[in-house]
Amino acid sequence: MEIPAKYESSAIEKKWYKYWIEKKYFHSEPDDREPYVIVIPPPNVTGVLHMGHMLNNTIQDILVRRARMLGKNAVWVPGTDHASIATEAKVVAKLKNEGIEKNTLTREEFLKYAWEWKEKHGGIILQQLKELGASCDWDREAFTMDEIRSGSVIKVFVDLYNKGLIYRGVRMVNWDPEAKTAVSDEEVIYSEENSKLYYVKYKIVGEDNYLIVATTRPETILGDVAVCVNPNDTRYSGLKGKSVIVPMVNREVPVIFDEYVDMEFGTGCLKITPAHDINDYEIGIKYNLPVIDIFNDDGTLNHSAGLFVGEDRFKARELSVEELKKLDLILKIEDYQNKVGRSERTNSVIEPKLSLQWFLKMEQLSKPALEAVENGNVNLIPSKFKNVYRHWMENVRDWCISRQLWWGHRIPAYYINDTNEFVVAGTEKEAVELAREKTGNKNLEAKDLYQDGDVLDTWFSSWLWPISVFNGILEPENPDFKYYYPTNDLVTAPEILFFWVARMIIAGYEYAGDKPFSNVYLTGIVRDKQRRKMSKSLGNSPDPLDLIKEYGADGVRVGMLLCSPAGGDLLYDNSLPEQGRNFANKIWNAFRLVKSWQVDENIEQPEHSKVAVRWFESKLNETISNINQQFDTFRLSESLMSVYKFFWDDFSAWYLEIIKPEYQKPIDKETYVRTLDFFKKICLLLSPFMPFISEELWQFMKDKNDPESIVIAKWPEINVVDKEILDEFENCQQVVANIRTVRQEKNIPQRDKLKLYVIKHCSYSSVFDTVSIKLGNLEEVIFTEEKINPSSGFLVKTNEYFIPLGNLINKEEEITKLKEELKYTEGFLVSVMKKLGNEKFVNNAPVNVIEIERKKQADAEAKIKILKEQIEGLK
RNA sequence: GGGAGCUUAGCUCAGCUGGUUCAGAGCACCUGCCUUACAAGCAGGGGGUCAAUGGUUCGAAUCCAUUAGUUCCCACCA
Repeated sequence: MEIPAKYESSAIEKKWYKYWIEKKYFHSEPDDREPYVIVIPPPNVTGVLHMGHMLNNTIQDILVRRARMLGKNAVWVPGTDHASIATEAKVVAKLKNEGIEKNTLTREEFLKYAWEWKEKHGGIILQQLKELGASCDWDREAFTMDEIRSGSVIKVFVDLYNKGLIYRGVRMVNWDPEAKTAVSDEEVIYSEENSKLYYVKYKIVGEDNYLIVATTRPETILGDVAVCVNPNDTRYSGLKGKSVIVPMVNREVPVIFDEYVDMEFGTGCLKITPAHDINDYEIGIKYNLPVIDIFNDDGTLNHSAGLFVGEDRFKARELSVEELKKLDLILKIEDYQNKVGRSERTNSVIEPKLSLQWFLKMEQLSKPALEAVENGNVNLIPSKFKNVYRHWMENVRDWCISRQLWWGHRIPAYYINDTNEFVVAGTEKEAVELAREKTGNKNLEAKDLYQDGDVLDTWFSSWLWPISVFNGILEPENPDFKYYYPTNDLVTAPEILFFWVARMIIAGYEYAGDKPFSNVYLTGIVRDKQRRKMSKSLGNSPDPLDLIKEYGADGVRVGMLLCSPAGGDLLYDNSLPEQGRNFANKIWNAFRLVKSWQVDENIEQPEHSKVAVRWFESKLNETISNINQQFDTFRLSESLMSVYKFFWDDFSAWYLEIIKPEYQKPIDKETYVRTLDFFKKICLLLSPFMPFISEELWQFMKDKNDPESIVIAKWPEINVVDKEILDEFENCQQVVANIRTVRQEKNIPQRDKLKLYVIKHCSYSSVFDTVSIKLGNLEEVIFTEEKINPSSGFLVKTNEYFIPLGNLINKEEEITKLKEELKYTEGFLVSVMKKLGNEKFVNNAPVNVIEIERKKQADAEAKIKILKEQIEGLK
């Protein structure tokens, strides 16, 4: 069979993914085996794959593929999130493009458009995951708004309401005027922005004097109901019982006193606008002040404002400033930096706004979830997130779960005859029953009820995800749920630790009586080389699919993982997938080499191959053991690096070089068989990281006893690790490296054979001499008692090696080299002697440590003696 | 304002229980090679007061304290 010289990724990837799907290798059903479960963090249904997804899903795939190879019944459940606010925003924008305004549509009409959009664009991202090689069980795909998931959400809402944990109340919420909905605290991003601080004059009633108030939001003056100063502030002690005139609207409001006011800030006078500032609101309650809400839901001013009605809030700010200037009520304007909250979804400035919302009481619910992470039942990786988690959970606030949107799970509360009386029920029928009970009116019909117009926060469905994907809410006794829950590992970004992870743990204990997962692997954020977050708006994010096309899925996977430890940011650069692609090509070429060999059953296995096989077997086992350990501690980058170095250095640069037959000569059967076996085992180790190329090679190499696909092959077992042979081989590697250096320094071509003389001073195993002969291209290795002069010499441990080179040797150079080494060794000996001469050290240090030092001393002394002799000999 | 973390080679990071894994890896860099698997490669090489200071200890990159720089989380002072 013809094997191409370069690894062609695209065709191979398509071929094997199709094959895996046809063979249903990724599908799982409950059986006797131990389950291994990952649920995907569901991407937005209308989203497209970005670099963060790539990293995240590569990690999940690596974990699930290895678990599958370990013989576990592994399942990775895929799905998408309806992402109510993000999706609704997209649909609104799309309709607007087509000249349709949302507010001209009925709810039903809008939802029809939204579902159409979902059907058309939904799941693109899941298709893209397939290109990455994601081994999800596609038969189990779930959507947060499909029947089972919706039913689960409603059931849970009703249950929490009946438990008294959900309540409806007027609260100051974060209002997104663009999306016209409340958003949760977690969805508000604060950042420093440049603004102005306006010093505004408020006339004191009955005095010809002004009180100066500093504000960043002059437009809210229209909603002022008081001015507040600190009671300890001597500047204002004369103002007791006075009132001031609110500028522009000329409303008379009281001056009140509260220690909340910071005397240092601005003028020490704070204007109170309860409707538009959370702190003002609380002060308003405390002093029983009225609330004047001057904004409409879209951020324009309403009639309560009195002025600038219908203008946008920012326009109103400008107009207010103009007006104040005209009235000569502005003392000064300063540049000022303050923190401005913006909506995560729409980026519009959040408006604190009073509104009637639904809340979930969190304090009681979150207790077991806090406990679980504290006691290690749920393990956060890296563990530094434990602190962050604890801090949040201990200060958790009630969760505002209602959103003024249409796309989502509609709140199952039904108002009776448009009153504020309501019942909460899973279905309309039940609602009618309850309403009849509640009102005593047996004639109540469905038409007398009106369902709450709000939908639930997206996270109110995703917090159930690990349970609901197995239908564990609606049918807690079903075999899937009983078998797969709790899941094992969750892989996600630290940004959603509170949004999602914490709440899933809460829901797990409340609705499944157990944690939702054992380990949470928190990935880093993918950034560019300047450490900027990759984002569409910055245009610094490459398209993952282009990368896959260019570097191959395996190459990209390797690139993503090579330097991204858990919790550490990934500084992306094209050199990463390049390195991955180069690695794939390296593997491919090693394979081409092995595949090109002709086997001759009649030739004996050469000595160098025999020892190479012995060494490599131990090296392989040692490596597997390391990799297992790294997997167990979630050091995935390190485990990949272990495989990488093992393949590149140990296998390609050493093992294959040793056993490689001369050009166009055949190889003996024993070595060939062993080599194929090694190569197959390496493919197994590579398979979780690089599923495509490892499958391709597996198909070439497998024999009739092997599984038909590497996907279902077993992870290699560890056999003996012969420490001694590993050690001896390292000496051999040093000998070879020294020979190579001599060749390079003296310009001796590789094809010229050299003689190597050895004087043994310490343990010397000659089993690897054949290896030195082959790789160093030596004529022979000769043991001697006499130093060889003139020659180029080197030491490995305390054994002396000489390569006689006649007139190529420059005595002075050799002496200088030796003297340098002598000097270093003497210095080293001094430091060791100092330690050993220290009584306290000898008395306190453990025996083995002292022994090590004595060994160092002996070695150094021996080395010094040899070096001195060599220098003498040369003179 | 409250809290947590980080600082080791040019870059990204390991270094887990203080002592043989103790100063490491990959990439980048430098030198020499188109040597019949691979230039997407091979061989060789240089490079770090382990942020600073002090302490504990026979012994500190590692433990403690202080300082500096830096990142993140929480709270949201108009």
